Amino acid sequence: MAAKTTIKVRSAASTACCAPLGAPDLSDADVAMLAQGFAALADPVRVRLLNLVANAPADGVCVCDLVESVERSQPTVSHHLKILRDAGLVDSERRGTWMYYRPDRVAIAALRASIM
Amino acid sequence: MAAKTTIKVRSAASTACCAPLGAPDLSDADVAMLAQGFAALADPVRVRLLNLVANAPADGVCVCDLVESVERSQPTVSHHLKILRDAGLVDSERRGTWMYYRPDRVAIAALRASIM
DNA sequence: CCACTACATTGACGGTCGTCGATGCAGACA
DNA sequence: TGTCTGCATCGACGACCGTCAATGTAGTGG
Repeated sequence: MAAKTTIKVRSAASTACCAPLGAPDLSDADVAMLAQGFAALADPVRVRLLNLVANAPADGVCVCDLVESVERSQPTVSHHLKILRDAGLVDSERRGTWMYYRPDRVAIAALRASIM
Repeated sequence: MAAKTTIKVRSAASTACCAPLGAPDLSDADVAMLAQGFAALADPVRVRLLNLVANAPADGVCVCDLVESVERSQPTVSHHLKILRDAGLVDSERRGTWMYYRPDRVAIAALRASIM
């Protein structure tokens, strides 16, 4: 069965374009999780928010200060903070009347490490 | 000027919620550029594509192989590749009939470094 | 109990995104 | 020149996203 079997993969012109691209080293779940993490940073307001939270004093930042800094309405800032929190990039803690946000440096480092 | 100046920022209840959040260390242009970079990775298909391109042989991957791997139509894959290319994360080069895509490892490293 | 503050949630609106079929275009080969 | 292949672009459609006003909720203090 040597010659003339003419398997003819990729039916194409001179030769194949390249090797068949070995197995994917990331599962679909991994890819989806990474995409969600990056999507959390795909908006200028959220990049700014994470930067402010990451550079804040260790006890956290309250929402009112963030609202002033990013110049968006308070509901909009709350919405963006929720997205960052759902992505695991920040933590929130209630102290009295105020909510304090702090970076989750482990999750942030994990996202950074995922960019191969 | 020591005691009793009672600046009373933030008119509020017991004390102020926190310090006034020093100057932003990222310009608006920086923030916008980072958001665009992350937006390029905010879709599972593009995360998969970049992963495939990054783990490919040094001479690049052709689009036809990528189409098979991500199970999307060829126009859709071209669309996503254009976004990755516009973000500077991949380079493309024509060789004969085929277009070969390769990772831009410098830009990828820069994006990774921006995650503080 | 009531008024006030800080923040979250809801609902709606306009804009952007992901997707695909149809089409265009360039290179390879006869 | 004509035809075929690989890839990009166009046009359209449904879904999602960012934004804000209005409203809800929890904590504080009188």
